[in-house]
Amino acid sequence: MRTAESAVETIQREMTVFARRARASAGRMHPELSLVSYTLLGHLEESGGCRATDLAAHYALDKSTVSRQVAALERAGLIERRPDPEDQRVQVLQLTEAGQEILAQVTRRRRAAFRERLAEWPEDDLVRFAAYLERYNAGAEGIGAD
Amino acid sequence: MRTAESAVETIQREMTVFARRARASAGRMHPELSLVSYTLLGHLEESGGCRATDLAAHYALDKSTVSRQVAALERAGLIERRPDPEDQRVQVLQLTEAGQEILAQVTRRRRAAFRERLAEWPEDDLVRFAAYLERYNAGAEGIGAD
DNA sequence: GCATTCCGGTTGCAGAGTACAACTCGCGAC
DNA sequence: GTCGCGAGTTGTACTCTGCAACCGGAATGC
Repeated sequence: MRTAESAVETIQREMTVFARRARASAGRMHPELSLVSYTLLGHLEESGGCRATDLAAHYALDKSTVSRQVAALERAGLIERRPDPEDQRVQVLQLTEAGQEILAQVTRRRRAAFRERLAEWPEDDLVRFAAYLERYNAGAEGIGAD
Repeated sequence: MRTAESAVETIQREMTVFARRARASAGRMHPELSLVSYTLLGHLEESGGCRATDLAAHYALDKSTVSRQVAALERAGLIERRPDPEDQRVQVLQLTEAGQEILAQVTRRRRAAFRERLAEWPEDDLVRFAAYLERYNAGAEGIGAD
């Protein structure tokens, strides 16, 4: 299985390169929203509001980290915390209008960048690549990426 | 081009998921070698020795960052710098014995994790997936990952 | 041959992201 | 009520990172 071996090597290496680059360049492309903030906002939108603890669990982050991120996002007016009537310890986090707007805007820009980068690719390859990535990430659920 | 459109969407989303996860779990899997160090060592092995500037270019890092990482790796005895006889400004970086060993060891562990994750994949798919990733990252050379 | 500019690398500085530990406050079980 | 647990905050420390200023060698101009 020589070929499969080296393909696994390559996948591993290239995924890592990508991850490193993503981190390095995230701040440059959307100065107003780091990769972390972006994904947190994204999760809030997707979930329609959740607790800080949920975010921490979902992204395998320490709760203190989330706490600070959330504080920053609130300071920036992108999210708001509202007390949970059922449990006074809990803060339900939700996107503000501004948060939704910024998120949509960054999403648009990211999408444009991706599309441009993939412009030359034949459709068949795009479809297959997308399928591979989905499959890969589905297998990685909760394991961590490297 | 409906299909290509949505494939691009998927690629974007899945790559982001991956990047986020990589970040979250980076430090946890190989305590003795950070993700950064690991990738730098990997590149040194693969290239058979190169300059700090090459590393910076390949990973879209600032040269100062690489400089510090390299210093740390040298302090740890994992790499050595030797002057380039052709150009006295240049330091050719190379793995030491110890560096090769550590790298091999970490690679084994990572590979086991990856292989497990990719175990069900037919060889053809592995090879194609690897090729797509390489192609994607090649196109991103210096642009940034998102 | 000298000056200017370019390039590889280092260092000082600042900022983001992160974890861990210690803490507060509210909830629930006993 | 008391005790333990869970949500969240804060203090501290560390790593990774970029930018800017710098040094010294190389290349190019004249």
